[in-house]
Order: sequence, then C-alpha cells, then structure tokens
Amino acid sequence: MGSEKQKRSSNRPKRGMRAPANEPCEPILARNEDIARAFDDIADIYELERDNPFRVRAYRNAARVLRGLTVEVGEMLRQGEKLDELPGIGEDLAGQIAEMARSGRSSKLEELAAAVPRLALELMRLPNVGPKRAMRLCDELRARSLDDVRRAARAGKVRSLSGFGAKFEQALLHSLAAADLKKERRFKLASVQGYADAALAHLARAPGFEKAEIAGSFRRRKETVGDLDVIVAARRGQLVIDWFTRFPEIEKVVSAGTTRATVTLHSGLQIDVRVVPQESYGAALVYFTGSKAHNIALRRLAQTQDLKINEYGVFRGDRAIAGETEASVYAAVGLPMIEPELREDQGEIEAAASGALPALVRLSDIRGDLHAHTSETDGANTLEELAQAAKERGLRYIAVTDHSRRLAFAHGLDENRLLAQIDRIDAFNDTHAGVEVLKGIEVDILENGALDLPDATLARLDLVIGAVHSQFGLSREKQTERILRAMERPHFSILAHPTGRLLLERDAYEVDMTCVIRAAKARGCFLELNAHPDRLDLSDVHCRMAKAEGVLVSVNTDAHRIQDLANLRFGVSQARRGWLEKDDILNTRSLSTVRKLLKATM
DNA sequence: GCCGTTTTCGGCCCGACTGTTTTCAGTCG
Repeated sequence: MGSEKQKRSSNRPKRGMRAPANEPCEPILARNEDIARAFDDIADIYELERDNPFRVRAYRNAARVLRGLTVEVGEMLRQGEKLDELPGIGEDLAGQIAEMARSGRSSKLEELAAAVPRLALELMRLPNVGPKRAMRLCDELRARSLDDVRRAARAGKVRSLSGFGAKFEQALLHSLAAADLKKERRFKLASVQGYADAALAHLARAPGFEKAEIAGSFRRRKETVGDLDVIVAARRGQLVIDWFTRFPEIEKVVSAGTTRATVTLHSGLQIDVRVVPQESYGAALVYFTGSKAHNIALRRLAQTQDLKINEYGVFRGDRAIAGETEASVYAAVGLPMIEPELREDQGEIEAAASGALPALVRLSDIRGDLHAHTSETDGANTLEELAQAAKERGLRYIAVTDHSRRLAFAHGLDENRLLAQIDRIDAFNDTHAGVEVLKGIEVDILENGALDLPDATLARLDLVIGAVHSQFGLSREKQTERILRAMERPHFSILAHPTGRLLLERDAYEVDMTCVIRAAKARGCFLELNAHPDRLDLSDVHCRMAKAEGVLVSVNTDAHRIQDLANLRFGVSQARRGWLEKDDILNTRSLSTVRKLLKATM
C-alpha cells in the first residue's frame, strides 16, 4: 500500500483533462459497502451473544444508512465532514467508521469474531434458526461444523433438546440438505411480474374477495426482489387463505393461519399473503410495502403524536382514526402521501414533512429513447421497424446506436458501414414523419480510454454513446482513468451502463463513480440509466449522486428488439427510486432541446 | 449504540404463526 502522497500523484488527472469540479479522487481503503458489511457482521455476533438488541439494531441501522449514502464516507472524512451528523451514527460508530476508512480494518469486528463460533453464524443463516437456536445447537450438540449438526439431526439428537422437536429437526435437515441458506435467493424485478399477475388473478376468484395489490419491494420497484407480498381486502380471511393455498403453482405451504399465509412456488419464489378488512387496506399496504426502515421511522413519528400505527390502521388509544387508504395513514401523522419508490428511510419522511418531496418522473414524461440497436449489428429489427415501434409507443425520437467494430461478435460497425447507416437514416427521416431517428453509435471504450472509431467519423453523428465491454477486471484506478479519458474525447455524449453490472450475475466493475459523475459534470456529458431489467445501471444511489452533482441522466432501453422498448418502465421506476424528477432526465426534453444538448457534447 | 418540544437517562415498532407448550419463546416480516 503506497503512501498518501503516492496515491495522490498516481490518481491525478492526466494531461489534457480538466480536473473534476470538486478535487481529487483518491483510493479509499474501506468503502461504504465494506463498512456496512462489517457492521452487519458485528450485529450478527452481538445477536449471538444476546447483547442488547437495541445495540444490534443500531449496527444494522448504521449499515443501512451507509449503503444509502451518495458519497463515500472516506471522502466525507477528507472533506472534514462530521460523520456523527449522519442519522443513526453517533460518536462511537463514527469512530469505528473512521478507523475502517483509514486502515481498512475493524478492530471491533476482529475482536468479536474471535469470541463466537463460526458455526453459529452459519447456522443463523438457515431459515427458522435465529441467534438463540444457533447458539444452543452449537453448545448442546458440541458441534463444530454444519456436518456435525447434520449428523446429530439424523441421529435424532436435535429433537431431544428441550424446546426443539421432531418437526424442527426435519426442517433443519431439509434446509441443510437444500443448502437453502437465507443468503436470500433473489429474483430480478421483471422476472417476477408473471408470478405476481398469476397470483393476483387466482386471488381475484377467492370467496369474498374485494381487492388486492402486490406490496413489498416489488411495489417499491427494487431492482431485485426476494419474495412477493400480497395484500387482500376481504371480509373473511380464512376463506381467502384456504383458497390461496390451492394456487396451482404452489410447491409448499410454509405457514397458513386465519389472516396470513406463506407459500413457496415451484420456482422457489416465496409469496406472503395477508388478508385484512377493507377499512384496514391502506394501513396494510403501508405496512407490507415497507421498507421496514420506513415503517419504523413512520411509527416513531406517530408515537411522538400519541398515535400508534400497525397494519390495521392508525390508532389514538383504541380508536382507529385512519387506515382505509394509504393517503389517510400518512395524513394522520401530518404527511402527504409518499410514493412507494421513495420508502427507504433515506430522507423521504423529512422531505414529506417539509413539503420537499420530489415530483417523481413518470413514464409518460419520457419523449424519446437514446440507445437502441438494429439488425445491422446484434439487434433483431431493421431501423424502419424500430422507428415504427417507437412511434407506436408514442416516442418522438429514437437514436440508432449500433455497436462499433471492436465488438466483432456483434458484427460491430466500421467506418464505412457506419457512414452507410448515416445515409440510410437521413433518407428515412426525409421520407417519414412522426418520429425522428437520431444518428448514433455505441462505441467501445478501449483499454487505454481511446474510442473505437476515429473522431472524424464520430463527428458526423448526432450523439456518441461510450461503453465499456471488455477488461472488466482492471483496478479501480485504471478503470476510472480509462472512463475519464474516454469522456474527454471531443465527441462523447453519454456513458452507457456506467458500472457494467448484470444483476445477480456479474458485479459492477471497480470504478469510482463519484469521480465519473463529477467528470461528467465538468465535461458536460450525460450518464445512462440503462433500463434493461438485467442491468438497471445506474443504481438508485448513483441516480441520487448524479442529481446532487447536476448531471442529467438518460433513461435508455438499449433495445435489441422492438419488444425491448417496453423496458422503459423499469428504467423509469429505477429513476424514481433515485428521486429523479422530469427535469433531471435528458430524454424528457423535446427533440429540439435534446438535439441542442447533444450537440454541445459533440 | 443512538437519541432528545420526553435532553445526559431511559427509552428504543408491532403483530402473526409455529412448534412445543400448557401460557409462551423464537423467528419472521
């Protein structure tokens, strides 16, 4: 690890690059996610040790706060900002964060980890095993490994422990075998839509059914969801639960009572159903939409007003004063309705209280799409088909941005083929009305930060989208440098899928997004929010960072077939999670304004 | 461990379901 001085010089912007607005982008020894993980681990250990549950909560809360920050705490420290001004971070945790940011290590975690059996932490990740059972299994079975526990369970030794029974033993064996570690199996948002529709359709035929809605992270439009939460309004819960547990796609009914049931489908997706009376429907929606942190903050606010919020309503003493609609619940504690995408306890309650909630962008605000492919490279449709489909979806413009030559497997365009495509697009625009096709390219950013086509060719286009498609494994410094260099080229309009992640498949490459966003601001170019459900790249947090720095985001489908244009809605919901408003987004502008803004990058 | 028109102590969100009980603890969301 080099000295502070070396780090600084190695990362200084190179010749010809304007320095990013707010000074340097140095390597950070522990990033927010690293620190959050350490805090989660510490919380697990304190839980095992049956330490004060509120201390456990404090660590988990701090981890959540760190994950939601739009700046690295390491950078905040360098700027002299005080960490204990962050919500839920006091003197002690601020000190621990500072230690990690400085040294990359947590002495607290190292000390604690030595004191608890590793096995207990592993057991705690199994369903229905919490800290107490985990510790007792370790101690009373004298187990050292998951294999020890498995052997003991097979030998019937678990059921003989007091408080444990045969059913628990069976379930334990099952989860050990399935290795269905709580390590949560997650699903991409778009991939659960079908299950959601089918479950709702089934429920709609239940006796006494009044209405239903999917709540949970699905309704908050998180990029991935762990399960589906369904709220049903009906008079008699038992009838609905009985009906629901006969949903044909169910593999297993995990639990079923008179008002709620949990099932798993053959796909492994879990569905929780909760039945409430009509007058509690809004309160139940709030409760089950979450997030948990949002609910806690909301209830705490209610407490200060001598009110109690639960899934049945808002209560003053025993009297329900609200609950039929979500708006009534928020109104009861003096707040306007808060959109589901914002409910993460990331400042939305404070914003609501002070009348500062953002007017979130809507799908209908989007006027065009600035990233799409045709059959000239790896798309499935011709430019004519693409333009027609865009027009039918009500878009005013669409950019054709095929791949460049480097992407050989996609049959990327060389200069001549690109020039020919430019001519075809001009001819198309001359003869077709109702939708304008913009001339673009998704040009590869090479390893050294150069672009895959000559400047003179790029100059003929309306926009240039730069993209990293290779060398994902570069160091953070090199990757950041590479992207910054590319953005400094004379023709560079939009950085495509800025972190390169594929949800649940491939992590983002190492890149300093704070640096990239500030460079985009200095350069006057834009960042893409790629709307493909496998990408949704930018993340919600990065959207907020872009907004904070004043960088416009372009919500693009990256369509490879005309059906992909429908993915725009996933991009928009991600933008909404990032607090973006209409004016924060490039392609909510009219064609003439977009042309003007793009021209300035060229 | 955090926090304060309850401010340096004493609180900290709330309820359902299961299994093993015989009135409840543990886990989950």
